[in-house]
Amino acid sequence: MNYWLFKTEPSECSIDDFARAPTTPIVWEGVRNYQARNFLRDGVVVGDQVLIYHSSCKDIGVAGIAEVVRAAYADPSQFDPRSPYYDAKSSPQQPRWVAVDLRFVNKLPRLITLDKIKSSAKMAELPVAQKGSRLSVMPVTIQQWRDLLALQ
DNA sequence: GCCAACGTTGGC
DNA sequence: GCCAACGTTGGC
Repeated sequence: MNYWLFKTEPSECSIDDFARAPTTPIVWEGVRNYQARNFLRDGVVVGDQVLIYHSSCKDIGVAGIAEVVRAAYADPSQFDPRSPYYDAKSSPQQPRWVAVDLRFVNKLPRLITLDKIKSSAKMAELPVAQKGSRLSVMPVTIQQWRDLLALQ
């Protein structure tokens, strides 16, 4: 089993949206960065645990936990011309982007703020703690996972 | 809203 | 293959 951190803008989809419909699979689509895509495609497997991180918003930080219920498959939004994630250069024969499905596990009682993450020396290697990092899907070691949740 | 940092594109 | 220009991300 692996551990990950996925970024999301809560104005688009937040931990509260997931909590509201806890049995509905969460389609994690729209990843349009090659490094993040490669993690999704080559690393993410069913059963993996995922930290849900809120970015580009007022309250930035880790908001909850989800679990992978479906490994990588062709992201349907890349073929939909009306989608903001549409990619004209992708084809069903040779899909460029992948999606995975998650299920809601829990919402943390309190957000683990980016401030707190940055102030922990143990989190220095976590891309999210580093200035300028734009990686939206990143691996987390078991130790980082434990240390991070211990920051609550 | 600003802007630094980053990833991608395209001309050469 | 280089790199300038550009668009985007994301914290502040």
